[in-house]
Amino acid sequence: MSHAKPLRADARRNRDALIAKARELFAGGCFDLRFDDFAKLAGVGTGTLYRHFPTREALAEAVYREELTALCDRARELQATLPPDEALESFLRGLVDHLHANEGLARTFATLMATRSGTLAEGTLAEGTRAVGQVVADLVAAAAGAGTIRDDVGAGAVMTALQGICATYGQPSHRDDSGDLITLVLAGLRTRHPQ
Amino acid sequence: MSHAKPLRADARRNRDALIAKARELFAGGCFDLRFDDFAKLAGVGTGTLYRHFPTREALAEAVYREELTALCDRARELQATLPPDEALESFLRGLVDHLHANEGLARTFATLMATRSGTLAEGTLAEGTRAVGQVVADLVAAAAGAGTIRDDVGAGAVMTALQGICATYGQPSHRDDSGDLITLVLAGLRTRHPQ
DNA sequence: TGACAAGTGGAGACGGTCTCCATATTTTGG
DNA sequence: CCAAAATATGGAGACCGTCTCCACTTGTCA
Repeated sequence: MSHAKPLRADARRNRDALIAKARELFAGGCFDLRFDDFAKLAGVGTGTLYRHFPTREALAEAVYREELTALCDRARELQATLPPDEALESFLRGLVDHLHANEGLARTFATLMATRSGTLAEGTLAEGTRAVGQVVADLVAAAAGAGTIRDDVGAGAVMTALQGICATYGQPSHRDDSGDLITLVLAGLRTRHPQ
Repeated sequence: MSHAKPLRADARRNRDALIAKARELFAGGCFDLRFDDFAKLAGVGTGTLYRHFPTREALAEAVYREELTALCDRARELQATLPPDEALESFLRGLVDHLHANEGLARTFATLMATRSGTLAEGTLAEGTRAVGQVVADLVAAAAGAGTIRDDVGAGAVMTALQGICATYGQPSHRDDSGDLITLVLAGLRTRHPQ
């Protein structure tokens, strides 16, 4: 599952330089930069950029991979220490806060989720996103198993809500809308099936 | 509010031809067509295309304007004939079905909602989308006023959910995920505020 | 019917994306 | 330690969509 090729020393250095510079730029709000310029600014050639990251999304994924992994680890901890429905609530609220505070992450998450859809093979591109999806699915399944939330809806519904939250990032009322949607989804989940 | 300029006869003809051809192409799944080709295929020059529709989104908006208006009219009818919360439910379920059956509409809706966010002035671009937003806000307000849904969350949360539904269009489980999310949102709305 | 306004079309400028390959660097194994 | 082989580099320039510009056509109005 891990990298099959050990990667040459200079190659690894260049790759790291690209990620570091991209992270810095994203943090500064530069998302719409010319793709080639990521190379220029990192001090490498465009060829090198494209070899390591075939697309803009691949670069963004690499930048946010660790962050997403950390988020997932946090979820596992919550799952081990709280009742399942509270773990889910805590995770979702934390995630939404995190996304709200980090435009780059929100954008990347939205793009990768949308990309993942197509018929594309998607090697490890959506890895980070998929990890979050898996964690959400586990939390939902655990809570459903414990009987604290309804079991007639899939975790996909929650991911769809997250997608909406990421995709509406720019909106003036984004923070409130996001919080409200999470509130509704959680309240809905704690509801018994009707009839 | 309506078109200030009467538009010359041939201009109107060209505009209509562009919309008609674009509608046809969208219906056939051609979304990623070169923008200039919409002109070629409609039998007009690129200049004409750009004069009438400065962007791809403007063209899409024009194509789906009527459809969105019809949707809104339906909502007004529902609002007049059903209890407010049922009107909201019926409208949302109908809308989601409609979106699911119409990729072009879903894509356009997603794009326009996302576009609307920015600091852009957005003349009448997001008109159709805004109309839907208004209708949802009215339905929510009516139901909240009637006391059949909670009144501590804004209509923006519902729009965020819709955005998620549109943005995840390609997903294999899209239909189920969308339906589930609407179920959750509605169930959540019918919940009392906690504490 | 003439003159002015309104609209047209498509060649080509522009700018981002991505490829290609002669050159440079690292690794390997003798 | 030194080839030779393997691996990686970088940046010039091809490619392709987007969009502008303006000489010309079409419609309108008196």
